[in-house]
Amino acid sequence: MLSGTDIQGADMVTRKKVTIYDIAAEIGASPSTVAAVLNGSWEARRIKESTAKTIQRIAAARGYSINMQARGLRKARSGLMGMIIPLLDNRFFSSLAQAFEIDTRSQHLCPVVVSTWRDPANEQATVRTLISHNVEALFLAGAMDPDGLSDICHAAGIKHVNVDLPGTKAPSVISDSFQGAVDLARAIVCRVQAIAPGPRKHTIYFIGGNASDYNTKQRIKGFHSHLESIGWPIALSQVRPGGFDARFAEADICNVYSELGHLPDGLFVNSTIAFEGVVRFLKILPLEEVQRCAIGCFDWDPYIELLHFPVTMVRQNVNGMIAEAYRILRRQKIDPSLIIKIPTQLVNGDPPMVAE
Amino acid sequence: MLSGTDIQGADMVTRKKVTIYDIAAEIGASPSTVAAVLNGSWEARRIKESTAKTIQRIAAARGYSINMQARGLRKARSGLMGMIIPLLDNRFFSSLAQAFEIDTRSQHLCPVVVSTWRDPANEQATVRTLISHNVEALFLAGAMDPDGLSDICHAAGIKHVNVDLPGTKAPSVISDSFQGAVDLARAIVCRVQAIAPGPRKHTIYFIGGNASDYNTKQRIKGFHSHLESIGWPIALSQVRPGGFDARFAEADICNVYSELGHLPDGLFVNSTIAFEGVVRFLKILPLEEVQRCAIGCFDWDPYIELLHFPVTMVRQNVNGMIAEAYRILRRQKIDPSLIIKIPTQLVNGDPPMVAE
DNA sequence: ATGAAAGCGCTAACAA
DNA sequence: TTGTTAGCGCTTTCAT
Repeated sequence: MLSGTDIQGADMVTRKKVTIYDIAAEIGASPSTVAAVLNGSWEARRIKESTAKTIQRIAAARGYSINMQARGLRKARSGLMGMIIPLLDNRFFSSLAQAFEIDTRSQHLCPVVVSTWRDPANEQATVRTLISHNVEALFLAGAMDPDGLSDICHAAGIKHVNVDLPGTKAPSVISDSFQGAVDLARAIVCRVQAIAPGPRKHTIYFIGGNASDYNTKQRIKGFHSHLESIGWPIALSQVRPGGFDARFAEADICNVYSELGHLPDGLFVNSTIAFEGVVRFLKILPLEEVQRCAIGCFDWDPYIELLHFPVTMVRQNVNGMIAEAYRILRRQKIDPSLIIKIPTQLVNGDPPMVAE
Repeated sequence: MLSGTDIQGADMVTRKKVTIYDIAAEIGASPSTVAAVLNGSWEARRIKESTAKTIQRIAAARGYSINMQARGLRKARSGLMGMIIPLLDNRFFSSLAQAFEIDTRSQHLCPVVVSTWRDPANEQATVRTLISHNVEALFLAGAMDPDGLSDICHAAGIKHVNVDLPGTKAPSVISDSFQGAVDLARAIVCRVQAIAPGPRKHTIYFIGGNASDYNTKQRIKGFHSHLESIGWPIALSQVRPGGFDARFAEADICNVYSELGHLPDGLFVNSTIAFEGVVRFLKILPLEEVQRCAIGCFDWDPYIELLHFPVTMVRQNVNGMIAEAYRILRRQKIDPSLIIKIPTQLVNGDPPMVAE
């Protein structure tokens, strides 16, 4: 478990950390007195202020810092809060991690965020590791196999919440993908009509994401739902969740273009990563042509606002998700079937120019 | 230190974790035998294979997981590796964190990455927290006050490296900003000449970053160095490190534009965040005008490649930086004045179109 | 107002 | 081949 190529051992002069015993010996007090002073419980223990002051002074001078392993072992707590997440290096997940970090630190806990590469085996191994470190609770974000992880957590008596992707064995906090997709579809339709009022083919394509992914399914449902509600027909070929990969999305939009002979009236792109592929294709077209297509992206990236054509985006409320997850963890009774959906927000690609 | 709004306590049925004593009692063996089996040292301790097998079976059935706090306390190790970083939610830093995470986990250590918001007080508090948790070593990335942190680490005998921003009291691994800037300046000059060969005003502007920031200084030096070497004059007004904020950069490029009455021949933008502001301004200009300006950005973002004008970027080698930092930590003798510069890489904005 | 001592779960001598 | 024991640094009763 511990490092083989010994980093500690490399340094010959690693001085031992000072403990409450060192300080106790130095001033001729008992360890428990020192402990009480150094952990703030000295008022309650009615320790003389002068004693407290000297102890604090010595501790500061010696660079004392409490040993959380010892404290944690004794108190059966760790001060650590764990989170697993698919990737760190991703706009959405890194902002989720950032939100988790802020909330966690505001509770005087130390956040431990580990990425698991959308790999169920990695997820399980990581969860076990975090449990070994006695994390107080666990956030399972975007897990491929949330229920498998719940089993492990339950066996160890570890509280946990699913985030971003729901499970059935622990409460979940996710974005309201369905409603977000409805909103985005509506925005795209509006723009289609604004660009060319009157009768058109009304072909809006859904591109990107994985058909087996929960969120993608919800987004497709929302997409369908809105188009049906306004009576726009949707052929099967209009929905193409070709995967979470820029290249697939690029190939897909390219195919759509050659099938139609032109761009569709509108484009609903699922995720910034798919959007990257789409833009790579759009770049080779004349700008005027692209500007005549109503484009939306389910996800948000500041650079998308800076493209030379407007894109409506859906931004997820990461702070809201984390706050809600913490709220659930604090509840007395935990309902494993609870699924809380956090509303998303529509972000317009060109706010400075037009007011719709 | 530990959570006030008690998350553990909220759950009434938090079963106690099973320990080696539980397992020992169950099969009538001694705790040390169980311990040996469960931490893999049983072959060395010549424990009967059959005993080992039963213990492993029971442990798995009971969902045993080792208590790292107890082990760490005993072995004076934690299995935790710490990193502080300005932000998690940032293209560069999140990829740095990701690289750190991968290297750390490959050593069977658990990464703990905490962001400190470019705030020296926060940095110090965080470092103290991580030391309390007995991290094996510490990566100080982009710290505002690396030497202050080194003092704290030295007092506690904690090995550490500076990353991205150098210090004087511990070894540092940073990008070669000077050389990267020379390369980028050269690329911009090339493009200026390609766009309009022959005599021009040769005005290239440096925009973004903070004049007191180490990396910005190096990049300005590199910028100057290359332009001087080819005999292009630089006025003071051409270098405008107005801060790490998109709005400042936007204002700066706007000012440059009104002073000149047009865009400069070339633009050296320092950081993607400044670049965001620059693009926001460029968006309001006719595309042809922007395309006649040679633009470079010291930093990398995939979306920049997707803009409708070419941008040459400098990409930092985060994997190389982390690998080198680990190499330093493993050394026997640590030289606090060591500064290792990792080469950066030039990324061209429009590889599919032209080959220069 | 302070001290003594037990114990958290594990590892590492040392015994047997 | 396995058991016994001390102790890592802290908290927490219970004494004084």
